[in-house]
Amino acid sequence: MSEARPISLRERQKEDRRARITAAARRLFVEAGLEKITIEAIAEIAGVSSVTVYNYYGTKSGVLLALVAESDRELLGTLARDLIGKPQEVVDLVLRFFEIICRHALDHLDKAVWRQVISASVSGTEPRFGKSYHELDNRLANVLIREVERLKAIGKVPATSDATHLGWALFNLQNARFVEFIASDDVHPNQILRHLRNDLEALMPRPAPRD
Amino acid sequence: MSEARPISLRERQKEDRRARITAAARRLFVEAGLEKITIEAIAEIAGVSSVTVYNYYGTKSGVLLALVAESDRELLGTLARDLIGKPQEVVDLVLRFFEIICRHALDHLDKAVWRQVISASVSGTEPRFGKSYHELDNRLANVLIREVERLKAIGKVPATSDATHLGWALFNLQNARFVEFIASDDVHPNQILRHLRNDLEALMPRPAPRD
DNA sequence: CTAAAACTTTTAGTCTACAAAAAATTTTGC
DNA sequence: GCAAAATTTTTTGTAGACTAAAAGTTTTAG
Repeated sequence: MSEARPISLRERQKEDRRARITAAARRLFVEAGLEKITIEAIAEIAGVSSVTVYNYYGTKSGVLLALVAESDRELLGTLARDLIGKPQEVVDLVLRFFEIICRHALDHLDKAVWRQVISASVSGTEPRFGKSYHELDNRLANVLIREVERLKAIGKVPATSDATHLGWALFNLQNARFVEFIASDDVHPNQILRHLRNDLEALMPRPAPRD
Repeated sequence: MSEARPISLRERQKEDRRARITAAARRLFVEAGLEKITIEAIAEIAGVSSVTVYNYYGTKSGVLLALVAESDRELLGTLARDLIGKPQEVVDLVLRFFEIICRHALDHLDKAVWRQVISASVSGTEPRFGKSYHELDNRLANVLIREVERLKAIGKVPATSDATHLGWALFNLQNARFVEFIASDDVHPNQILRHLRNDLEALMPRPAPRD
């Protein structure tokens, strides 16, 4: 077969093991929730020793972080495809942004698992975790900020508002609602979407439209 | 001595132990951070057995929750004293609210400990924790909402904005910044206060004042 | 083909949260 | 005072995260 690549067998095996570990972890986490799952169990399903899992990911949270990072790349792609350039109003922009993120989150992991993600991102126990998660937040916020800039250019945002500041404020706002969404299994996406719409309309009362 | 109270000796002893446990926990948590401290250590300093700590508070997070609940009551009092009725502008209201909360937080616990609090409140591992913390949030948000209502009554809030929705949005906004404040030991209160001011001014550009 | 390098696995062990039950102590109602 | 009730402590034990080091295996360079 055509393998004249500079990728050694060793590297490929490592990739393979990594993939097997994250796949096993995703499956088990979603099936039973992070705390119910032991590293041993992940290792067994992945077909490696538990020590290998530790060598690769350091801690259980480390494995979780890898899952989040994976789903991340995809989310940015989805946003580029389904959001960028489309909305023509600020409220609409934030609502769509939020909707895409919620849908994406549930597609990839469980609410119970996301709770652990958010929890770990702020706990400070795993400094690497917090840092990585924060970087994701930055990338997401930047998507929103650039869209706000676009809307400002076409006059949909008051000239007196700084686009970056507004972008961050809107990001934080929707993020608060995202956490609320994740926090309870009983909250329905539409319900929370309404909350967010209420937030936005209370903060930015739309000027009376003229026919 | 004048003790014709219905309070039995037993109850008082229990109160005493409780107080000793929370005091020991506060001291140790602030000294070394939640994860470094074992229940044994708390029990030893409090002069009880570790099993008693479990009987009283269930888990280590349970002890933490008790600390938060304590500081809570005080915070509501402080808000009533130093905030309610004072600010005459929305931006000012939120900024003061935020400042009081930040100061109060640092007066009582460490950033590292607050990280654990926030982390536990969302992790879902200790359902009681999440619920209690959420109730505090509600009480705090209500303070803000009532102040927004007051400002609306004197025309400082557009009549088209719903006071409850606006209050919640503002609360969520400042809470996001609070989490950011807590998340890193390097963030200075004034720095984060500036961020929050930027948020507010971008969202609610003040109408040109007339002389 | 072989020796060295690079990994992984095995093994053995530490630490801490948390549980359950037996034992000891203390308070209280009388 | 004393028996009963309540509660704490002691004891014993489990489980799982995480670590260090020895042993074994596989890849790779020459």
